[in-house]
Amino acid sequence: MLEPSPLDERKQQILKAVVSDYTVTGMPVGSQVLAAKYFIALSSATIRNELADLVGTGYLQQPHTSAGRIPTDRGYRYFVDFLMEPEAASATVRRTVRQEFESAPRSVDGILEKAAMVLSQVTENVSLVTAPEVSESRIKHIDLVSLEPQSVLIILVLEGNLIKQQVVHLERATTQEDLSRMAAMLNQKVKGQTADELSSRLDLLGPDRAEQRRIIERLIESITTHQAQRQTIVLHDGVRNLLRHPEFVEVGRLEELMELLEQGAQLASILQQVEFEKDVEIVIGRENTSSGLRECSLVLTTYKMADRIRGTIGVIGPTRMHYGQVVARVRLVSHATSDVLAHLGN
Amino acid sequence: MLEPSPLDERKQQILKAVVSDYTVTGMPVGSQVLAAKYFIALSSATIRNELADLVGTGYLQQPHTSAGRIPTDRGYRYFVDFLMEPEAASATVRRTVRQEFESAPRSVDGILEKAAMVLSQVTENVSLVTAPEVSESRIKHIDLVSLEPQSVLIILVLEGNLIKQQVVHLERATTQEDLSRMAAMLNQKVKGQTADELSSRLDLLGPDRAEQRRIIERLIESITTHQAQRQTIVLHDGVRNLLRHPEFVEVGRLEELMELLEQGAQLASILQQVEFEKDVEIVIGRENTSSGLRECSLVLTTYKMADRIRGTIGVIGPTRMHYGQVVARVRLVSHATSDVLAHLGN
DNA sequence: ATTGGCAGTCTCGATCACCGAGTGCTAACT
DNA sequence: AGTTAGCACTCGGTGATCGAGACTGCCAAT
Repeated sequence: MLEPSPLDERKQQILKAVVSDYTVTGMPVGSQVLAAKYFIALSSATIRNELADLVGTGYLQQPHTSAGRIPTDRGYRYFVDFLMEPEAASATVRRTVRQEFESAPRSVDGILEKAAMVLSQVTENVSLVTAPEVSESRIKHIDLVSLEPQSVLIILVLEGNLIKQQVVHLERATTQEDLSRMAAMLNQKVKGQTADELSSRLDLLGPDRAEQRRIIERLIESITTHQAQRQTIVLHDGVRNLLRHPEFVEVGRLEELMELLEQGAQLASILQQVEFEKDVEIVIGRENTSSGLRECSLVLTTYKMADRIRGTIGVIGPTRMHYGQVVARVRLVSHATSDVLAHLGN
Repeated sequence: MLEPSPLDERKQQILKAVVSDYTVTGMPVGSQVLAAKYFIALSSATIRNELADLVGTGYLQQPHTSAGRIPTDRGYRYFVDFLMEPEAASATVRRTVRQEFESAPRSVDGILEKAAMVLSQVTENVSLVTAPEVSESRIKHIDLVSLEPQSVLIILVLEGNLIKQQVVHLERATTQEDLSRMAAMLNQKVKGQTADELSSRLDLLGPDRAEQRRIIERLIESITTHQAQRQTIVLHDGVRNLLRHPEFVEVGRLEELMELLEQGAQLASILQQVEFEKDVEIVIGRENTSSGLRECSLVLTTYKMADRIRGTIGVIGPTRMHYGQVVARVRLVSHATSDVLAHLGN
């Protein structure tokens, strides 16, 4: 493979034509179809020469000697970086998305589930949605419920009606009355702070009753560590769509992918690396670190819940996907999700 | 197909041998292997005669003329009803289950997720777990959080640390202080009741302040209707296991199944029909009402959370499964789940 | 630089023959 | 009557062969 020499105009057009045609038909593209459908002014022989060059520079490949050309990962990369034309989501799709979100439950979880559902539907791929990063989310309300004498259920209501719960065991028995008092106090002190800020504000609590203070320290410590080590949950939907793609007729490919989807941890770390500033991020084929994604592409972006609180949303599909359309629809659903979340109450 | 004439002892043994061998090898079973492996005293010709009878009565079928026999749905049914021998879960499996549950989070959702995970793992099939029916669950704690002036978040803590949340919109603005007072009152009055009982106890609230009472009515109404229409959530895990079974090499079969799993509603109605009294319920192939399950079997049972509160747990796999083993393991995980839930605090 | 022509390569599908597994049937045997 | 050996027959699976078709790469002409 030679160095990534810059492509002249005609090579770019040919690469673009190959990618476009291949994503639609799924068949390797030959010089004759290219000449007939896209380059009537040129002969197939000329195109053959150009194709040979594109193979030499690593943008295209041939499945076998007497077949047409298909894009390599590098070809797709060049396509999405330089050749892909912006596409707007169709009115039909926009209507679908709007209608689906209208029927969504008024809770963060419900909305995210709906987002995963509708995104997989309109892109015909597997959708991925991470819950928003809560460590930076402001606390609206704390509630303490006594389960057993030494066992307390902590309920945190965060921005956007996000509810986090956890059980903590205390060294000594505490009544519901005590807990309610502590909750009331905590609510006054910590309201509007992020979980991260909690620990640093501990001293603001005042040194009144040492015992109570120790319990509160214990609770806050539990909250912060819990938030920190909490693994990101990745919702997904639409595996059924993937089964319709011809690249998955052999189930071997699917097996690795399903493992990735069902265990989630590895996916979570990938999705967390999506940068908030970027618009839409595309990872193609072997650019993925996971071997299960060797022949898949990711199209990812972020949605916004409150000012600094974001999550990742996107799709995973075969490298041979209609990138322009998928990008447009991922963006559409991301914006719609942000909108709905914004109106959820703060 | 003739009527289901009762099978004599030898026919039963042959049917049993066919099912056993077929579930292991996946290959149609011929008269010669049967004679060699299971019936050394008999000649293959004799077995051929018996096999022909079993085909005639509908317990076996031949994929084609010169192939061995495989069980029909009826054959499997007879097997699980009369021939299947009780199998105990191996020590290894029991240890796996125990260890997995030890690392489970101390919340109902977490435990159920873990149950789904471990069940799919030990049965190598897709696991199904429904959340427990909450309509009969007792309320331990009610919390009201003001989101916006006219918007209230209701948090219900039910038996077993089960947390239900919902947003209600009120006709007039209400402060957090008012809500806290109402919550305190509600907690005194409704503690220990089921959501169903709530509406009938409304009159116990006393006629003190009409306005406040109206709000409370509104809240309770919202709680009860919400609980009633809430669709059962069905967790599943282990689709990756299914891909390893040879019956799913052609993805067409899988597609219908995935649709069923991902939409959930139809599955929920199936799972809700599992009777609590029964031990383990098995539904084989076309006995299923869903066309997507034509070639699958369900092995289902219930787990217990509190006295009357139960959920369904089980697996879905190809009709050709090792029923004895799967039944044992479903039962094992069900009991383990019940145990862990019982120790969760009440 | 482009093009027409042409020989060469490779896949895919159809056809065919063959092997082997397994059956059903009949006649003999206990 | 039930059981068995023997045998002819059926049928799916495998592998080989062959031709058609699709493209290519290369070369010589434009």
